[in-house]
Amino acid sequence: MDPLSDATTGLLPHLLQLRTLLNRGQLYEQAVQDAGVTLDRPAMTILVVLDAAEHPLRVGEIATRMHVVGPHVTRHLNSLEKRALIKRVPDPEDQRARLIALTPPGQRIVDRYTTVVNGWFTAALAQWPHQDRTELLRLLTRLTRDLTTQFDAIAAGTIPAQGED
Amino acid sequence: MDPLSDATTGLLPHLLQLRTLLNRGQLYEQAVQDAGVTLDRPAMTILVVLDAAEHPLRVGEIATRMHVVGPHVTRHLNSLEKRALIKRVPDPEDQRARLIALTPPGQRIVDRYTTVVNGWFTAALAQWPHQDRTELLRLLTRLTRDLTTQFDAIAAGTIPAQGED
DNA sequence: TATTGTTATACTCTATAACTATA
DNA sequence: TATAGTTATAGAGTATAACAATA
Repeated sequence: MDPLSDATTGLLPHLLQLRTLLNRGQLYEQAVQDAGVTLDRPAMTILVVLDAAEHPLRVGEIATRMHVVGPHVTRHLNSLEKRALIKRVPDPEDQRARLIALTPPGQRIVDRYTTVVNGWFTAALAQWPHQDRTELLRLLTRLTRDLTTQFDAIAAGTIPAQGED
Repeated sequence: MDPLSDATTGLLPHLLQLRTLLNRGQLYEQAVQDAGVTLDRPAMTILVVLDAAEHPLRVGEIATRMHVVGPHVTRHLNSLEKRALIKRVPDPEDQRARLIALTPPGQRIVDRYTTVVNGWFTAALAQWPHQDRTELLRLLTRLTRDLTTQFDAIAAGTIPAQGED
């Protein structure tokens, strides 16, 4: 096995485990309970995306960042809006579009949730050397970016099937 | 913000993005198409887990490693067995248990799938310095392990709610 | 009596198709 | 005619509850 594929070959099982780990409903339930909020997971993910962006986003942009499809976002925005956790404001640059903004109550809920989850992460990584934590964030940031680029290209059909012809 | 939580605070959005990225059905469909196989995602995940273990596993152990619940595994084992991709052999140490083993056709299907996906990873990481790839695998391995430990403890109620009382 | 696994059922999450309104 | 978003519907994925068999 050549050195280039050597390190990446071991990646798949770990990424799959990470995926299923983060997908555990039980874990999310614990998080929202600790945070003292009531909200389903996709809705909370929308709030986290808005919070991370630090400015209002279009519906389509939220969908893109979540790697899901438009209608899925719309559905959850409806219930989020009913609870006044987000608001839809017209995009001044395009009357078809809406900008989705966190309301103060929405911001509070995200803050409480991320505080709990970040606390878990901090605890899990408490024994790590400082440099490893920094390195992890750097590499994970780049991994996410590069995989997104790669997968977008694959999904768009830009990249022909690997090893086929 | 203290330096300990500094690096971990940025983790959540990236891990969420990684989760949704790996959850994209479209991506999986492309992978199985490139690999020339027909199998749904949870079933393939079972095969990957068996392949990574390199020896037969009990049903419960597969469920644990997938972070899912027993009946979910059973359901997919039934169809996998019908297609002769796995076989159930009695566990000599416990007559209640069954050991799940890959059959040669099952092994071939996993191999074709992992080859395709690993090819994607290799392509996505092609521009990385060798050392970064090695570091990523090391840190990701430890992250997965430590998060699993932490989350298992949380789910079991061993760890009281953070910041609550 | 506790544990391993299975069957049957219900719920959560996400996608596809059809439609409206603005560019 | 193409794009942003919404509504309605269908499907994939996972969990809970009830049960059977062995420890």
